[in-house]
Amino acid sequence: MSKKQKVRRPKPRLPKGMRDIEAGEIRAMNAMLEKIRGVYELYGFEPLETPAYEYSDCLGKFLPDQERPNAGVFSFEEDGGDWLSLRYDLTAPLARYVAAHYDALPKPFRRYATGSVWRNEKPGPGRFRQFTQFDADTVGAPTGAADAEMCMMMADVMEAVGIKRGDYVIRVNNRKVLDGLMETIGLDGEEHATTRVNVLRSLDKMDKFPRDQIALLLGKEGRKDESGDFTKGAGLDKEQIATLFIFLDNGKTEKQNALLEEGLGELSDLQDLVRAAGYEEDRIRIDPSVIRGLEYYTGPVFEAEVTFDVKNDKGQVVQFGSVGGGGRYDGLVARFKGVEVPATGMSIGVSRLYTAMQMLAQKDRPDPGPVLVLVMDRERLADYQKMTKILRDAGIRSEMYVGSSGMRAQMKYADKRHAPCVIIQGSDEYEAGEVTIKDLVKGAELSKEIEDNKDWREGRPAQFSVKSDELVEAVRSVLARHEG
RNA sequence: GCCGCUGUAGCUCAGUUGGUUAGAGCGCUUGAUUGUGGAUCAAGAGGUCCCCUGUUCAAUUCAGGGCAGCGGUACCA
Repeated sequence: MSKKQKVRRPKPRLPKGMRDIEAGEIRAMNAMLEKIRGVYELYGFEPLETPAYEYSDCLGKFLPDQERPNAGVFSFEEDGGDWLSLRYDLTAPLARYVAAHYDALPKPFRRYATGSVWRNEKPGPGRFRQFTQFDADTVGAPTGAADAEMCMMMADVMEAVGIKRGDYVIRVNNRKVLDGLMETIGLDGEEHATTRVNVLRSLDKMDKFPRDQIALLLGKEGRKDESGDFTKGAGLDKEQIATLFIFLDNGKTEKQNALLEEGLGELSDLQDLVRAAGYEEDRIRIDPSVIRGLEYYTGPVFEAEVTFDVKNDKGQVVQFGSVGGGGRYDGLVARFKGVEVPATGMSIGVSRLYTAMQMLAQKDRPDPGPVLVLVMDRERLADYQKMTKILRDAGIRSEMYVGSSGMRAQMKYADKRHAPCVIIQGSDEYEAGEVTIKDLVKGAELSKEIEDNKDWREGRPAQFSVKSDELVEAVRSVLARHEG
């Protein structure tokens, strides 16, 4: 075949920000999801599923806009002209659901939900365009008890998935505290709205950059990053910056402010509640530097963070940051109903939590694959199929080789599948009414000592033969060897 | 979005001072070693040298412009 006649083949590439997830991770992830679900159920939350996409106007303000049509969300237009968007979180669909069924729902309404969400933004290290969230929310509960419960449940989730006490912390703040604090340095009123946002954004980076860099962002100079890109400063003077830092360090300020007092009062009440339930400062901690999303939180906000050292590929210790968070959002359902419906909730970034767990657990050996029945004699496929069926009936995960290659390739296949053992019945065994079971795990250990190929192959290590009707028993004994 | 770096085989990368059949290691497929995972040996598959335009007799190589990937930064419901 000449090169000119070659067809142009598609490249097997993944869309930007997407990834394939393989067997080991899926199993571990499912196990983790079950544990989280268990905690939510224990607290009395009910499952709810909503679709992957919604009408764009129902999801909120992140619509395809004129300047950047695809910023933020993935959207497409229906034949009728309606715009649809893939959900970017699980809270917006909840708000739609609650508004639609408001009269019929018990109030407070408590639900949990999990699934993929999509965000059309630049992927980064450990950040993808499709990822899984696992949320729980309480709608119609204005009390601090609902917020306190969220914090406690978040702590319980961390421990349920195997992160030990002391390896995580739930940090809690209140948006009113931050807003009040800003009033004390003269940033109240509409005319300072932009500055307020910029200040919050700068403070949100406290765990990312050192203090002097934050000061640059807050002040008039601005900050230049490693690549030479420049971020404008928020424009505060030295005194204002000092006041902020003092408060963040000590939780105190000399200046009086009604909103600040209210926020601090709510935090104090929340602390009393969780302490009464036995959650001490090693688990749930008041921290005035917690910021979270700027748009919709109206009261308490909290963040779950892992506190153990996490190392990157190069072995450097990196800030892993938050694996979940939440807060009170009293305005979200109001978009549909016109009246404020108080709500509070939490969201767990499942992939990030999983990654954190992996870091903690180190890598263990791959999950064992199925037992493989080799096809030695093509004429006797039916016999091999029958053996496989017998193993399956006995509850042993197994498969017959369905490829077309020889024994060597079948062994390689078994190896790649992490098969614990293979079943061999060639003509010798068949005539003797026997089957041979080869223990691949043991064989792999022995193979480290191979010196001569001939001896190795003739010696046929780590295998034994039994009568055909003892197959199941023999396989079980091999599997039992390698359990745990 | 902004800044920087990088684009040659599935992966990691050589190489071509511009010239005819573009290479290695690893991986993959098939086979040999009487029916056995490692090792060895043999054969094989796999490339628009990121794309476009320009310069040139000739561009994977030089120039300009794109695009993509990675990293930083911004945004983050």
